[in-house]
Amino acid sequence: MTISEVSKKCNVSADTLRYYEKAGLISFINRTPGGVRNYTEQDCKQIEFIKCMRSAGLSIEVLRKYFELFKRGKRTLKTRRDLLAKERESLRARFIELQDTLKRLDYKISVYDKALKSKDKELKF
Amino acid sequence: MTISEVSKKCNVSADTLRYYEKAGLISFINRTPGGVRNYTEQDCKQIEFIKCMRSAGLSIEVLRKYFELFKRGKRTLKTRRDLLAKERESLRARFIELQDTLKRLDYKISVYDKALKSKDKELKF
DNA sequence: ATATCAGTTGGAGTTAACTCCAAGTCAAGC
DNA sequence: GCTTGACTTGGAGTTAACTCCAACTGATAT
Repeated sequence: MTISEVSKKCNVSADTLRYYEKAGLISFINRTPGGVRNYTEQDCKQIEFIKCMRSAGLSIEVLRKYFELFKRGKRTLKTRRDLLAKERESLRARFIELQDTLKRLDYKISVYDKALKSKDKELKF
Repeated sequence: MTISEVSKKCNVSADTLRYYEKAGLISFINRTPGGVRNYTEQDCKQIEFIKCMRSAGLSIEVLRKYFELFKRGKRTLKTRRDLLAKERESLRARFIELQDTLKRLDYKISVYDKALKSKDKELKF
């Protein structure tokens, strides 16, 4: 697959794909004799993984470290596991926080709805 | 309250408080005759609200618009309600997404745990 | 009166994560 | 052989949200 095909398929811009490669999130992408990137299905799966983790808030730096450990082979299995577990914990925290904020927003909107029914009300903020 | 007191109380740096003011997220902070900001309890509540919304991912720009509508008075009640409702929807979407990512991480970590038990296993990424 | 300290301002600097650009290369179609 | 279009690179530019800084001021303690 060319970079533009992967870009469409994964919904990630070609620039971002090249950026991820430079940043160490993807390595060893095959090239055609002419030097053009030739992505495999496996590469796509990895890109989807990166995309998913990025959208959840994992930083480029954390992902870079993860894939760097990968390159060092099997003996880093435990370290990688622990890295993921640590990220999971902070995601969990953000999840709870988001849940609370959603509740707060729900409440605030209900207050607005009340104010809108009974004319002449205003809120503090 | 002085800016440093509010900073401690709300766990927001003084620079950030001044930045929020410049950005239009807080207005009409009282000043002492000498020109020093003097925050009220009400100001703190608003700052807590901003902090909460910011940490959930609402942009400065959205909050700026919200408080700008506020300054225009009661007739913007409906607009403000709708603005909040719209933000709520995108938070909900991010919430679901985060939930899925958490599941995916849980699964991946379980795969790691299996690989760690049975020696000699390696993953694709 | 002077030193200290917390506060003030406008504006510059930082960081993460892209995003864009110019100049060049390569393969395919005419 | 030439044009076209997709690809390549290194590096510059952008954006959001702070964060820091220098130069100044006003209140308080000695």
